[in-house]
Amino acid sequence: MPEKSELEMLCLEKGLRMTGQRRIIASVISLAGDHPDVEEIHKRAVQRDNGISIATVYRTVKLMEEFGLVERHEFGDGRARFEVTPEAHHDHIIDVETGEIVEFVDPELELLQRHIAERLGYRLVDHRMELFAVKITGR
Amino acid sequence: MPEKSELEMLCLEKGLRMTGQRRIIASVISLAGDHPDVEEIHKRAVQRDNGISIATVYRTVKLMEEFGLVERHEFGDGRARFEVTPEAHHDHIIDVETGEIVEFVDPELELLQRHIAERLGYRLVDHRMELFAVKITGR
DNA sequence: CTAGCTGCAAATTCTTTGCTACTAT
DNA sequence: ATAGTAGCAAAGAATTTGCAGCTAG
Repeated sequence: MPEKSELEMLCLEKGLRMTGQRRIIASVISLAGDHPDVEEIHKRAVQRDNGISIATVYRTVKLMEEFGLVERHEFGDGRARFEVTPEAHHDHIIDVETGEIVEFVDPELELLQRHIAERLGYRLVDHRMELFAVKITGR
Repeated sequence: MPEKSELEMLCLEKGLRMTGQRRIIASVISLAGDHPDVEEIHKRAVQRDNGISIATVYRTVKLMEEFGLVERHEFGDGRARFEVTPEAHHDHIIDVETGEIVEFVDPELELLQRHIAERLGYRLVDHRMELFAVKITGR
């Protein structure tokens, strides 16, 4: 048996029942450097077990999301995209020309968001931010 | 004929053909103080002309969005919500308990976002940010 | 007049779910 | 053992679209 993926171990910690399908799906998400959608996760999973159904992928990512193990993003293209919940929160820049996604953290930004909310009488519980941008070409 | 809504005038400026249905839909969006989704816009439009189909609402908001007259938002509940494109850009705080949406502008935030993008080699073309929060009760 | 719009229903796309057989624990 | 899971196909929800008749300009 191949070694456990990071996400599989997180699932075990939460006491989730680990089926063969879930192991593969967990591994696919763990190894993904990008932010794959369900169809893409399914495509990669099927390469390792051609019997996995897309319904199982949907059920699995939903389950993992409910346990806080993966994060769901909606980048505006209509389908949900996933990544292992990062240790440190980060936001995304989407290159509108290439679709490439860059992650970043900015503590100043996080602080400012909290302040804005407080100024309006709210306590921030979550936020979502995406920057849409184009690469600056060196002239 | 009732007077023209703000959004209807914007449509005319763009040279859009103004049908009865479009006038009503424009007016509904113009007068909405909230951020109605297509179903809600349709519901309000039907009160003034019970023949308007929801397909027309979909087509109309899409058209107006393509002309930059309305803005589409996805607040994470699966359906798109609309508002007349504001003069000055603003972001949203969503009260996760009540669903209430508060608009705000923060120049400092806008600036910071541009800086973050530039720092990573990008030129910001757009952004989306929603703060999810709960009202601070006075103890 | 005629390009463009509308209503209707069928089609798409993404996601969820009922059911029966199967499997992790 | 047995509660939870997988596959399949059908159901849903939001949105789009083909078509034939209607309408703004």
